[in-house]
Amino acid sequence: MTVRKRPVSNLLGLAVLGLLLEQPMHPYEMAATLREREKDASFKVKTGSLYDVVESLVRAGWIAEHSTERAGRRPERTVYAHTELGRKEFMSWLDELVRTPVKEYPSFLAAVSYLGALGPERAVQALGERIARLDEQIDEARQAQADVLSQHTPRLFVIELEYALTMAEAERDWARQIVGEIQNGTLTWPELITREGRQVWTDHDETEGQQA
Amino acid sequence: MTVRKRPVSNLLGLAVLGLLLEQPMHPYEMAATLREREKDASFKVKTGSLYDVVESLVRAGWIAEHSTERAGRRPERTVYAHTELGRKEFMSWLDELVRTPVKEYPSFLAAVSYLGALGPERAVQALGERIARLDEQIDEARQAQADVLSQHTPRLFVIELEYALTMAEAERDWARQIVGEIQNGTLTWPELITREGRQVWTDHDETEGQQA
DNA sequence: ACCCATATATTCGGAACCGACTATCTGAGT
DNA sequence: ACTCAGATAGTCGGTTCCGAATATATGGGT
Repeated sequence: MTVRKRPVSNLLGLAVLGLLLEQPMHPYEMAATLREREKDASFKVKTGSLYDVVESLVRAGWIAEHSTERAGRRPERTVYAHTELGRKEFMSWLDELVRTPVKEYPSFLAAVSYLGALGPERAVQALGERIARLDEQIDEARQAQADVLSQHTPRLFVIELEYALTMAEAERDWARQIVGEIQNGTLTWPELITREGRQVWTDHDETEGQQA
Repeated sequence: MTVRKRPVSNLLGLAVLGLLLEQPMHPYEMAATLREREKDASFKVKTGSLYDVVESLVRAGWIAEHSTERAGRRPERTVYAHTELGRKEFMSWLDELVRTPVKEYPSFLAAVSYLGALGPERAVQALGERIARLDEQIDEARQAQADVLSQHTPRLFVIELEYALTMAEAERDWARQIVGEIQNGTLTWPELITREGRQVWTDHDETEGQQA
């Protein structure tokens, strides 16, 4: 069973398919609808990409041109609809995305990988600011969530907001913990010494070890 | 104070700078070193991108050609070193990455945004499998971490593994909670009805509301 | 009447990204 | 001696991605 690569990798394609499953639409309306529903927090909605993605979905036969209309002398609009294949592929794509964890490379992971280079004081400073900003964003997100729910939107339709909140809180809590550990000396900076023209780090309880 | 856009957006550039701060290197050695140190879990190390990134760092004046050597008849190697500007920019880039949360678009967030489309049974199935896979990956990561630490590597140098572990656990726990809520009826699927040719969802305690 | 900010709707060129390829060298195993 | 997998080192071309530009319509304010 070769897992034939998906013809569209951009996740925006999933959103497009999801929308067309409800009703035919032209690209601009897709973008507008995604923004209305706050799905632009989950999908990177860039007009440039949107038209490219729609084109490749057409090439793949997952969606098809439904009609073209023109209102006044504005640019012509092409309305698309999903195909039967598209409906099936949407389900299987979605299923796979939920089932299979994918290795991703968030920028904070990269940054933390070099946290040592900042030195303890500057690391505490920077992490402190991140924590403050995350706190703000968490408050705002909670507010936005409450607003949506108060308008009778079923919780299931905004469940991703709960996920995003949970993850933001986890990150904030981790950062707080690290700040604590730096301050109380649980997480220490190895002494930097230079030997033979290259940098080598010593651990205080180290006798002869060294890292490449 | 205009925040002049950084000339290199690829985070691999941060890793390159970090390595060159230690000693001059040629690109292939950078990739090898990053893999040895398990930093390829934090940075997407693709040879193609690596050479592009190095080139743009040179254009930006953050690194510079140091020398070129040739061993036998193998392709010539170009060794690079950081510049003084590069050292400063590395620090400020790193500082900013730690300080400032960036909106990112992980694929699971996208998937969860359409969780409703799977229906309750299939959602539980798929989430269940994700949980199992995350459990495996968490075990492996913990093992890898223990291995590195047992070799006298200072904890600070692999602190990103702790971050990654924390986040993976948070995701797994959230998924577990959602599975629980679906199963005990706390998280429900609104009934789907069709009106006027488009799909409309009704909430069971809803009297006249409807969602666009 | 007129202005212009915002909404409507899409196109395009250049940058970024990366899979696949080239080519040589080394060393373990037979 | 010979082979072949894996390491060494880098190039190249085709997508993919997206910022910026284009062009028209609408509506609120003076």
